[in-house]
Amino acid sequence: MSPPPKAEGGAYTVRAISRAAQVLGLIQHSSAPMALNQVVKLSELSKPTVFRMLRNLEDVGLVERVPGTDAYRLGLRCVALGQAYLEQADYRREALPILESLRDRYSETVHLAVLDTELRVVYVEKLEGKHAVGIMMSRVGRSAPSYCTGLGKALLSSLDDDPAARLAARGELVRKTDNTICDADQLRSELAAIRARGFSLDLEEHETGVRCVAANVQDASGAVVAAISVAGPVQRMPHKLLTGELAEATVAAARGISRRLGAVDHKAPS
Amino acid sequence: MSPPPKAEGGAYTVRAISRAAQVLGLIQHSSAPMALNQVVKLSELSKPTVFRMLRNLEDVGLVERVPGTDAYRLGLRCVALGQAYLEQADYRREALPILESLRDRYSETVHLAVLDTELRVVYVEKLEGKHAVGIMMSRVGRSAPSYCTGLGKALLSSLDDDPAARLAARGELVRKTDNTICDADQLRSELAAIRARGFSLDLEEHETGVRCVAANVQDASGAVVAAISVAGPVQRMPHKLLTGELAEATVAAARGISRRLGAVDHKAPS
DNA sequence: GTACAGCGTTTCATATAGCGAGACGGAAGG
DNA sequence: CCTTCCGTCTCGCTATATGAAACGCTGTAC
Repeated sequence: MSPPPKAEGGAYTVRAISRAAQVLGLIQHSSAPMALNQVVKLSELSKPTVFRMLRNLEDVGLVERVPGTDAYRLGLRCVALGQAYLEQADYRREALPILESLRDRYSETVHLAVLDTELRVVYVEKLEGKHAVGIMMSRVGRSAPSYCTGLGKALLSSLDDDPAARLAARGELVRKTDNTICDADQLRSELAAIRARGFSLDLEEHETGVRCVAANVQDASGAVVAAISVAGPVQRMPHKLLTGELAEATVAAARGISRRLGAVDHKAPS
Repeated sequence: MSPPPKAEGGAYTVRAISRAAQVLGLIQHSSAPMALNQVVKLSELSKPTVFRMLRNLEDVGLVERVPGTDAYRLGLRCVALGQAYLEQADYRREALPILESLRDRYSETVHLAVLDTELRVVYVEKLEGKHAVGIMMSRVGRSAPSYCTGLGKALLSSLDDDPAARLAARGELVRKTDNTICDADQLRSELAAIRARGFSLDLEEHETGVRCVAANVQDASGAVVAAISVAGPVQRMPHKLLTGELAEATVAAARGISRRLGAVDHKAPS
């Protein structure tokens, strides 16, 4: 009879899991460890509930209490899970050698990324330009907006539904630089252009001074599973190079990875 | 009347969370994506339960279905969580510059690691030496046994309860190389020696051909929160260097990190 | 072509597991 | 000293997650 409990999100619901995930998110996005009460307030759950939940999450290693205090932060298990994901990702495994040779050829930073459910770009691999800094999750795992990055626009261009509209509706087309595309129609035609030419450009649309080329990677079923990019400072990235040799190399690399994943080379759309 | 539901693990229990974590673990440790039924069998839960759980985990991004199939694997959110942990870890942030200079000085591989609840070493940072040697299989997020690694023994030596006994009781003192310490008593005295001299050695006890020195990092409260190590191939790691200059440099670096974390320099034990 | 086996999905009645109001004790602060 | 704020614990209720069983689908065997 009382307030119809808001039918939350997905079709199948195991309340405890949704709630736990919500709390995990709170802790994940907090810059400092959180006390019980903070979590309680932000989550709008009852104190005993959160208490039990955090203790359980602690038991399974997803959170830990910073010793001495009652503050909670993410647990070690998160790192293990992240690493496990990266090791299991077939597209990443197949991409690595090709990305390396791409990086070595141009000495610029190379990225591998996918799209998450929120239409954000998540970096899955990053090979730094100059020095072989290592294959750690240095910036890997971070996300960036899709509409203003080369990787993001490439990935968006592979979607069937109208992602420009969705982003616009959510008010996410925020200006980042002078060149950012902040208009849904403009973005839509940009995506069409990308589909037509087979690669995507970022002309200082996200960060001033940074340009990049990106291209999509497909799996055996022809679905786009990831994108790769080569990025560098604008001085070393003249239009001619970017849209010429570099674009070709990037597209070729992407195609090479796709082939490794079992994609047939045909360019045939569905 | 039926089986007295085994009072699982921790004191506080939110069954759904424990179960979800268990299932996550299954998927995490599986080399290939798992079908529903596989998870059902391995988890000994009922089919509908696992079904709903996986769908929920999918909703929150911890798990994803590989497109086209009904197979589940870890989700992108795992990477984000792992990265968030690494960014939040103060000890890692403070350690990085010092680790870098250590790596640059000796051109050997440098590690930062912590102990998990199972008494295993989890690598949190790894800076490759000059020649990215393929021999060492360490990786950020990966874990290794503690009793036969430099980092592990250093961390174990900081524990109050008798970790040697616990490991022995669990039958984990497995021989890895000719030099592995597989005996509880021997391990116990090794740990005592480490405590006495302030650093730990790994003389090809984990991987043949690899030696290392490690030292502990303390926080403001004096508790050991992590350990660092310098590792390299046996040819470049003669005893004299290892126990001399390199040990000193490692201890100094560890102490430097501790100081950054607010530790007072006193060597005073509690 | 029909029967079968295995899978993911759905239903539904049930008991139980998770819930939250509130009480408790200890610590910090005025 | 009294007050406040926090983490922890109790307990009775009911909404919740649960699993047996049924369903429909797909691929395989016969």
